Amino acid sequence: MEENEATPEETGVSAENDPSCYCRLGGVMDLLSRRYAMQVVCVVGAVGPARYGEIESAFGDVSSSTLSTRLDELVEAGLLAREQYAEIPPRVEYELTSEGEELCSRLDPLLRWVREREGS
Amino acid sequence: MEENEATPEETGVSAENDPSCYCRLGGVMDLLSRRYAMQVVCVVGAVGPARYGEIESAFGDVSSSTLSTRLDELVEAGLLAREQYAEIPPRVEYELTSEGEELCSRLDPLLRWVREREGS
DNA sequence: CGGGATCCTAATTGATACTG
DNA sequence: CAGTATCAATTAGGATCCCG
Repeated sequence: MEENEATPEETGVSAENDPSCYCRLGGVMDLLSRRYAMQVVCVVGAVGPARYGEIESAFGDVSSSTLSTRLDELVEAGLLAREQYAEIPPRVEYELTSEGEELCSRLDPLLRWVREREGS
Repeated sequence: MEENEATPEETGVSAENDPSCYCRLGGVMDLLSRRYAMQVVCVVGAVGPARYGEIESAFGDVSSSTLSTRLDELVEAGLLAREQYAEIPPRVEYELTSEGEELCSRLDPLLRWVREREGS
């Protein structure tokens, strides 16, 4: 009880006295910590319904196996929706689910900041 | 010209026609994609000047080598500042640099959303 | 207390080739 | 086009020990 326990209302947005709430984050953080994952979400968010080839070419260099894995994971996590059209040639489109959009709206400021900071 | 090419001003914040700007992001994204990296930034942001032990205990399970590596990387990237006091016992404090605070302000909504989504 | 050094294993990524 | 399968290599993460 010797701590400075200001009420949550007083500490405001940037300081809670339970920092561990940021740490024990499981599945989604692990997913987002994989290569290209955050970028894929934002690219699909920016393009709208995006075909595999579009996504691939947005990243100059990514192996198809890696990108394919990432897309599968995001679909399975309920963040992307995959629609396959029975056409010749085959067409597949990915788009954000509503949860994916929620995520994207939080990722977007981050990626933009990173981009400006890196200069490219 | 058959595309619906609204002007960038009209498409607004969520859709640019250059999605590749999200993809070719280098160093910092690689750093943030490592385990606990984003969480560390937010924990330090939440705690303020944070000692190694505080950070460590916020994550129930993390090996000291991993956390130590992550802290070093964040310091080297200019996102955290490390201050070492020549006392006995030794004391070290980490805090966000101004760039780190910028980052934290963008990470915070993300982590909070993840936390609510996961339920814990 | 706050790590660094070392070693080792698990996990992730990429290259390549091939398919519906 | 939109991937999958397989394999190899890298890398990251964790355990352990120890030091200032």
